[in-house]
Amino acid sequence: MKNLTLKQLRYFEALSRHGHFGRAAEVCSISQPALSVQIKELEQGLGTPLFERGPRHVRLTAFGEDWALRVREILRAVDDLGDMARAAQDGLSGRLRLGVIPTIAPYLLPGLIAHLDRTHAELDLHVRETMTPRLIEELARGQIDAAIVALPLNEPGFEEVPLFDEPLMLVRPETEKDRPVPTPEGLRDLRLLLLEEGHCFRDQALSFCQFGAGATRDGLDGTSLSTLVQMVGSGIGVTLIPQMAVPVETRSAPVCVGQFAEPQPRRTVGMIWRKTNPLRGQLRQVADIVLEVGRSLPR
Amino acid sequence: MKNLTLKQLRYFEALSRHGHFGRAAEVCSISQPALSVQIKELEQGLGTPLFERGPRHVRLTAFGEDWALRVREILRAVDDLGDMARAAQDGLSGRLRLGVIPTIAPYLLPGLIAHLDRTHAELDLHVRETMTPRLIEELARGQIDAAIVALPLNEPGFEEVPLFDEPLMLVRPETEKDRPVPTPEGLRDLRLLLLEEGHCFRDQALSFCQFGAGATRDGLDGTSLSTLVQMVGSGIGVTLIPQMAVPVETRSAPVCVGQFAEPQPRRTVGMIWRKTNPLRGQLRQVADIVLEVGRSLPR
DNA sequence: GTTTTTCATAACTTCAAATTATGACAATGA
DNA sequence: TCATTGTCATAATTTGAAGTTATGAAAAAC
Repeated sequence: MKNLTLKQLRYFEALSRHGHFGRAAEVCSISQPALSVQIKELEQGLGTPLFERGPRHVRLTAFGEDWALRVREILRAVDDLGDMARAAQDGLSGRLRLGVIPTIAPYLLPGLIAHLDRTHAELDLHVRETMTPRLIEELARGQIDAAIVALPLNEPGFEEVPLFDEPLMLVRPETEKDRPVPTPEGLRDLRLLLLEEGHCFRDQALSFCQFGAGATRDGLDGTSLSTLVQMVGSGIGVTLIPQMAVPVETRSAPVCVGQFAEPQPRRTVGMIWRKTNPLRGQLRQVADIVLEVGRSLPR
Repeated sequence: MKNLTLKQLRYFEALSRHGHFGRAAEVCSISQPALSVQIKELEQGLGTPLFERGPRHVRLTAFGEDWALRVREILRAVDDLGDMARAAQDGLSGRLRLGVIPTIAPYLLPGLIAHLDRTHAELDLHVRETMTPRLIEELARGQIDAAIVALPLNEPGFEEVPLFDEPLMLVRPETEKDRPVPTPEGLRDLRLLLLEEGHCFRDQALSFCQFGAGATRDGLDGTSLSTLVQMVGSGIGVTLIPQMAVPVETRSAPVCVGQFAEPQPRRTVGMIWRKTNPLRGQLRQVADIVLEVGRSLPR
């Protein structure tokens, strides 16, 4: 196994994830035969098959699975090597791939992008908006450099930097403006509209209302905070949104916003990245900027 | 930094260690210009110099130093990939590079090699004999797979397996056969012959005699246990040798062997390897065999 | 000032790794 | 059942990266 190449490892990794020679080859920007040959040479060099070619699927062998784990680590480390050069010439520049969860992105990003444009024009910011578990996965894989999420997560291997926290606000139809803000228990008797499964914000809201695992909830699920607020506006129920969403979301619907009594529900917004990411110096700078932007959001 | 290759990393590593293009190229089995070009491309790809070319030396830049640390880790991990295939088809086979310290090698190896030849002819055993610190270094670098040394070492990242322990014996001129074996304190008044600096066995012997750091010792240093025993035989002084060395070393010199009173000085012989070495399954098997061979040594 | 050491550059060569074209084989569907 | 489709392997050819030898340039050593 003297003439192993990084290309082969990259091809292997692609094939292991796609389970299909054609598609993996496309991802690698090479032809399918080229991939076939390289995989074959890899297997010959090792003396063991890595894939099990079925008529309708290509799957990793048991050994291949073990191998893939190490290969992914290596590829990540190699990609980090490239980033180190940028990290060395510190100052924010180059490509930076940032993931943001959907309940933060629309409110924080406009300010963040404007700020970065003004102060760090050299920075080539790529933003990816998706939910927390996906972001964690992409961070681990090195597909993004950092993510802005709700903390804490306690993922091993990741550095978490809490930035600021903010209360969750109650959104009711405007007609209920003068009625008192209910307690968490009182909330349970209202029709509570929440984001669909998978959003961490949904879980934060649920935990405030202390819905147990088994408790049924008479509510509807929306795909975005914006949708939820519109639904509230049409009198279907009530919902919770984070404070940063208030100015944007409550402008265009007949709703009113209420603050809960202490202890208020809150969420902590922060950044995470892989502990070993060589860009961590840069990322700390970005975190400072995110904090600044977060603090200056309209209340 | 998309077209980084493993070859480049290997060349980089070689150059970083030799500090000389010509010699590094030779180690890599390529011509000097080939190495020059690859290093240049590496530096161009990164946009940062990795080496500082002085008129009489090639040294890593500060950034290069950081880089080298990661590169070495990567290369080690890559080399491990190859070993995994062998590890998978368990059973002892293929190349196994074993380091042994000089105060164990001559006594244990004949039996070990004979045993392995008999029971595992498939195994291609390479033995390297040198002192502990060097072995540790080579283990870390992946140049050897395991080492037989005196424990404990407590090196982070290494797995230590104690195998057996044995007493250290006193070797005196034959003429002193009937005199009582001295105590550790009594030893200090004799001319004690020891191995030269660097041998861990020297330190074990010294610690038994409780020579402090500052204490001067009226002794001579030898380069091997064999030399020491010959010197004892010619009446120059006394020495300590491990029990396993007794049959071999005391045969050809007019010396006598004495056992100390309890608490006897002892040393523990064991094996170590990198915790992440994929061959650890195989190495455990080898350890069992070493134990067996060790136990069956003539007393 | 000549020689030596050492790295860089240039011109040419070689071989690994692409490409395109095609084959084999099983599953799918009329 | 037999053509059709999807999918991976093989073959022939081309391309280009990485190697070689030859040589240059610059500083150090004698």
